[in-house]
Amino acid sequence: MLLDAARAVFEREGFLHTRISDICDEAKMAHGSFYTYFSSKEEIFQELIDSIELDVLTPEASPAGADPFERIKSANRHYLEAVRDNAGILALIEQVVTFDEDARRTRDKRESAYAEILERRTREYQDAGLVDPRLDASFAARSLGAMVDAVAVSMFIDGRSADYDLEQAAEQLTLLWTNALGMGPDLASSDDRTS
Amino acid sequence: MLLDAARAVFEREGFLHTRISDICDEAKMAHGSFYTYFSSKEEIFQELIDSIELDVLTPEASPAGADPFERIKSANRHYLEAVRDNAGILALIEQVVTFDEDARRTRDKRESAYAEILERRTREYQDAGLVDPRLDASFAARSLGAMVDAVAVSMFIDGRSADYDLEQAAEQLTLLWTNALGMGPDLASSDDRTS
Amino acid sequence: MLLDAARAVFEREGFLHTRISDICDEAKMAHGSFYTYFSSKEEIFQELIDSIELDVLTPEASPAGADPFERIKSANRHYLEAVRDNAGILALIEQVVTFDEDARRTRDKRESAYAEILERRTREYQDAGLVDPRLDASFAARSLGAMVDAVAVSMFIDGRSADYDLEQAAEQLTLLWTNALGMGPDLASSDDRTS
Amino acid sequence: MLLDAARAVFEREGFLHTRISDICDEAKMAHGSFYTYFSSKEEIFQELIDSIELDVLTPEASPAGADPFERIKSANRHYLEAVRDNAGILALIEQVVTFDEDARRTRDKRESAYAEILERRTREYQDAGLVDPRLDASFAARSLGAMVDAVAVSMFIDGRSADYDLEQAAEQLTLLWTNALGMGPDLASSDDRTS
DNA sequence: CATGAATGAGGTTTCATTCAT
DNA sequence: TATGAATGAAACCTCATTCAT
Repeated sequence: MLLDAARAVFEREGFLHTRISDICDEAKMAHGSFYTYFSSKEEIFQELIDSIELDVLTPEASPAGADPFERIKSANRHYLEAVRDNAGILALIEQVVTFDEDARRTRDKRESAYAEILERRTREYQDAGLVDPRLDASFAARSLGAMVDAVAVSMFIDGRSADYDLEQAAEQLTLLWTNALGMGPDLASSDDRTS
Repeated sequence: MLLDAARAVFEREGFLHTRISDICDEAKMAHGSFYTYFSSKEEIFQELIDSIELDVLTPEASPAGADPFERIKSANRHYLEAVRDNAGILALIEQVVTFDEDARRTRDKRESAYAEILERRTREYQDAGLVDPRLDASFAARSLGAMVDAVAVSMFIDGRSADYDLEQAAEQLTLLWTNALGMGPDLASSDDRTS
Repeated sequence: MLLDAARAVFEREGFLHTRISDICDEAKMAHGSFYTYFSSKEEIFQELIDSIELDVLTPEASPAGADPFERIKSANRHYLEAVRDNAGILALIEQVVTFDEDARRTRDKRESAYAEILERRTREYQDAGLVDPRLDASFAARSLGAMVDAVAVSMFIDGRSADYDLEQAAEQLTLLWTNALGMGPDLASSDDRTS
Repeated sequence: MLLDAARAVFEREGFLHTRISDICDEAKMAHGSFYTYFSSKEEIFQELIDSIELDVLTPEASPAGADPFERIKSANRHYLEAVRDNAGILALIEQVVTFDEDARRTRDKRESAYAEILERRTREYQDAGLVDPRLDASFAARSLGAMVDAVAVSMFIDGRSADYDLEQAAEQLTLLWTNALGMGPDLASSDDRTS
């Protein structure tokens, strides 16, 4: 199938170096047949990410009731895993958004959706008095989300930061995250303090 | 001059859409003259960023003795300003690193240099007992640096987060940063607590 | 067909003056189509001579039993005819071997094969006591073969020696050849001498 | 000096691969200066061979009185040496005559002059009854000259026939030559036979 | 609907040649 | 005369796209 072939070739060669004929070769299809289904490389790429992105980087349903540190850590671990498991397609997206407006909009929309969830949760914590009141919940959520994303990209797409394993990274990121929101010390010592 | 023309056209059109003849047109030169100085679009790009990156994103000499919050905030403001003032070339670099190994190495080298400075400072604070001991100084510094970078890119290159001005962003990022390191509450209330 | 067109244009213009677009024009094909079949002018040239040289300058099956003079003369006549009938392609080859290693190797291989046949026959004659024992059969065969080739080239490719027709040339060359090997007098007068 | 530089570069790179700028670089001259002296690559090549060819392949003054075999052998040895010592420029000429009419005419003129000398000597021998009367002196002289030339080219320009040294080659070629003319057996044994 | 040969626009690259200094 | 940067014609090559079968 063309979409599968496209994904394989795109991930192997990058969007730019992929020729339409490469995709057809991979799919064992005549070159001309491509145009029966898609009208350009951009279009098949768009359909590709539309078909894939659905199940990537959508935050898991929050295990309600869990303690906030574990809940956030779980989300962070999930994010790191998702990036690790989809490194190929995500690298591809990073390439394409640098010159394709449509791809950029698609990515921005997805990021916004994710950021809104983070923002909502953060606001809930803040309303509950658990978050540093000087922080803007929206800005903080987006910034910390961007931090986790940047670390994930660095680890699994750029192949840097090979010194840390995923679990350590999730732990450290969650420490930074909760500390940043002002939840850190409280989480760790709330019981002690009340005592 | 060709480098100036290249920068102008690259920033206007992006690396990919730029033809060598566009650069020559911009420089009011014959197409063939390009090859007197450079042998490919990649090469002129490399020389371009080599000539520019020197004064971008190099952290200012730290105003020693200043209180940590202000020092970090100053660095963050400086970073945001640098990204704002060099948005064009930085967007360009983000594009090129997705398919050009040389450009990627150059960028990685610059990022590493910057990260090492952050790491060193963070370690100093940690050694002074000002930083959450559970944090890995290197990981934390790189993660927070990545956060600031991601926010800067989002604001000035992707053109999102238009809701915040630079000063607010610097303030919020620094709050997140210092909180994340465990310096926030201490800085603000260390005297209060000991009382 | 491209190979036919290439041959026509090469013979008309020479290898160097032939542009790929000339070949396509001759074949009434779009310029880009050339690269569907060949990747360079050198490659189509190589395929051209591979496809043609098979039936040129391969010595005819020796009419065994014939008297040596007639046998050699027949071979020489055949060689002259082959050069005359393939003057265009042979001139082309002479041009290309001066700068293309692959073409040179192909030519050398063909010449070697031909030389070996001459050498074998010469050695047979020498073993039969018909050839001047002071001669090195290999050297003599190659030298005399080169002589015939040089005369053929001179007559039919360089267009010199227009004073002689092919039959006269074959006769004279064979006289020189048989004399040179020391077969001449014997052949002509062996009966006389024994008488 | 430009001619010297041209010769060096031509011999190193071949005529075709030599750029005018290469010659100027070799001569440590500005590219534009070339046109003060020559108007094209062809022209400097023509002047180059005009200046050189004078002393190459002009047969040595015949050591009169010497016995014919030694005289011919001496000429053949001289020819082989000349080709050996001028392999570079001769290879160059072989290349250029395949596409440059002027160069071809120059070469043909030189060859003709040489052939005429051979022809004259041959005719003298024939008039003296030393040469097979069935042979056409002109054709024979040119053919045998071509044979020696072809062997010389093969040995010193194409780099083949590495099995023979120059002296052996001269000896064998002279044997073939004198045999071919019908002088061989007579030379060696004419006195013996008549006795 | 599938095929794949053919197309040709759109770019790159070379280098002989000019010309202002 | 010497210089060498600039020129631009003339080739090369790629690949998205078409279309007759």
